[in-house]
Amino acid sequence: MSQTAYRTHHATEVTEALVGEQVTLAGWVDRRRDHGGVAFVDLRDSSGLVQVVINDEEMARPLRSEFVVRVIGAVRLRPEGNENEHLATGKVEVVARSIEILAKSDALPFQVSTALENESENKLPGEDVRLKYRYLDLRRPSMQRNIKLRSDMAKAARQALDEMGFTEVETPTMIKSTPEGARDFLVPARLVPGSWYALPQSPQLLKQLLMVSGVERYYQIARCYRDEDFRADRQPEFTQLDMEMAFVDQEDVIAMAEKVIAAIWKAAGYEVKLPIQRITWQEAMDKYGTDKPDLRFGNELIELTDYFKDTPFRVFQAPYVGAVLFKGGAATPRRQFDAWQDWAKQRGAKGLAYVVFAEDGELKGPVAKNLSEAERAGLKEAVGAEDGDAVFFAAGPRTSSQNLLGAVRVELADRAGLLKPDDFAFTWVVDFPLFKSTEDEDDDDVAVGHSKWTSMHHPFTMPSADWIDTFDQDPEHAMSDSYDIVCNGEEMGGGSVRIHRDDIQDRVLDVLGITKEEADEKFGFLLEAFKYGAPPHAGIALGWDRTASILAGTDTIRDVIAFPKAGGGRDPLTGAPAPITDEQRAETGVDYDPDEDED
RNA sequence: GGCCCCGUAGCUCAGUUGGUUAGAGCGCCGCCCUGUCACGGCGGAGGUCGCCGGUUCAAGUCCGGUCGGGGUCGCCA
Repeated sequence: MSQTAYRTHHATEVTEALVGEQVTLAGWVDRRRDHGGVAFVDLRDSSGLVQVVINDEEMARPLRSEFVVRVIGAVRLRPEGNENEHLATGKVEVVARSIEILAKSDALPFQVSTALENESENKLPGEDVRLKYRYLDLRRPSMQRNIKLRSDMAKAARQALDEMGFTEVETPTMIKSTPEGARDFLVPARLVPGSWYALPQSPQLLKQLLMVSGVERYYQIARCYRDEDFRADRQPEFTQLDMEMAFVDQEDVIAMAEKVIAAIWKAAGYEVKLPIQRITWQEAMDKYGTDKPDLRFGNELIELTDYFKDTPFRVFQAPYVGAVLFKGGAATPRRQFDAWQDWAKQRGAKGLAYVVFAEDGELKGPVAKNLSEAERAGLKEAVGAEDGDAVFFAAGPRTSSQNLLGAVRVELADRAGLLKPDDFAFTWVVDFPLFKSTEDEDDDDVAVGHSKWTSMHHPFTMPSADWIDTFDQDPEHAMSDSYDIVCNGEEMGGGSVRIHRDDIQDRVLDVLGITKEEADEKFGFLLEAFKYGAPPHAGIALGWDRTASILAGTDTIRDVIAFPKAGGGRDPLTGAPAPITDEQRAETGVDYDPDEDED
């Protein structure tokens, strides 16, 4: 299978079974160790490494790192005592009879060698250098593994979906702007000057059309685009495993998605216990301060709003007071607690109150003296602390305070080394609100429509059965049939039951303050399709890059993308985005002004 | 747009209260070396200390500005 015009075997196919035989290998010089008289070359190809022995000094001398070579030689066992147990092919070696240099390499901008990869003291170059020379960065085994993992994931998902009767359908990436909240990337339409295509933020509307089409079970590994500001875990273009089913409810989709997830994890050698546990959105917020809780550890938030309802401490006279236990935190130096203040401020909080339960049983810390006698006396029990612990508090608006405590909880666990990347804690988050208010706590928000309500998920999300008749009378409390799949504190994906009845869709749009005209203008084609027999349908999408990143245990999604963008959407490798010529600009029609035309 | 951090050799970084000719490891080049596997030894090249201005007898170091990079919040499934 490995045999091509250039080789008979891959490096790691050189095993003891081949001893005595001649092989031809092709690959890169990973490292050369020249002893003058005898020299060793680690030959690397996509399979791994094998050692080549060169007894001819003239043959060895010209070889340099990352030269591409073809080696013809005989396989033999290494002399006794010279085996390398760290190498899969460490018991054998290839004695070179001839070495042909197929391509030379300039001195490298950074070292690629496999041998250096596991050495912690050898730090990787910065992102920009890695991305500029991505083709070199990708030669490193860890990156090769990530790329291969991604391929294996796709294969496993496709197989699982195929077995469940899904059809893979490609949808266009030049479409009409979709109403999903984020900014669109736009493409000028040369043939219709002044008009633009949008790149899809997701295939959402198109897959719903496929349900109307009778495809019934659709999936796609879909490229999506969002023109928003950068983060380590965000790319302007990214991939989703997008799935949609007709004649199903939430339970059907969850059961299906669990099979897909289990298949993906199995491809990497992990077993996912099904069914995956569930938590309601409200419970997630109350216990973990986030809608994407990390359940690899406990240490839930403790609500103390009632406990402090008569407090003399002004800071705690707030709509919400909560706490997170800092086990063994009493020994933390004052300077460290000050650093926590800065940490909290950097997250936009005013500060982070704390109290220390000293080993001698005394209550210490700047906040302690502000509390009443009774509050001090019962606090240890109220937060479940012991002497030697500390506790962090947040007080203020409910959501932002819980968010802060949730972040504290994760930060504490991280510093305690509790966040192991190969320990996977999945959970479904269910029972999301249908709407969220744009006026809560933050008045900067601008609603998409002309009301204070905006969709928690998107405007096509079905209200839950209990709320079908009443959601528009009480938008604040209305619930939806939507669900997120969360792993290790990261949102892997999410979905919902969609609205397939135009009367319900009209009422939802009404709550959002989107007029009939606006709706028709933006996605009238979908609303029209729903008039011709739309089946009940529901779906889910997995963030494919993030899923790969979680499974591979990488720090950023960039490490599981072959050619990711750097900050600001730049591509240091190709130089995109780049200016265009005047001719190109004229052709695109971007400067077309309809008013001017009428003169 | 706000806040925080960082710009010194090809790469990763050190550089003390401002003080002689700016350093280390790896890489690179040359020579030596017959069993290494991050081989070893000797020698060498390589720097606009991001940029501009200021303070000073003297600036990589202090001050002001600016550009670039990273993170985060806003934003964003």
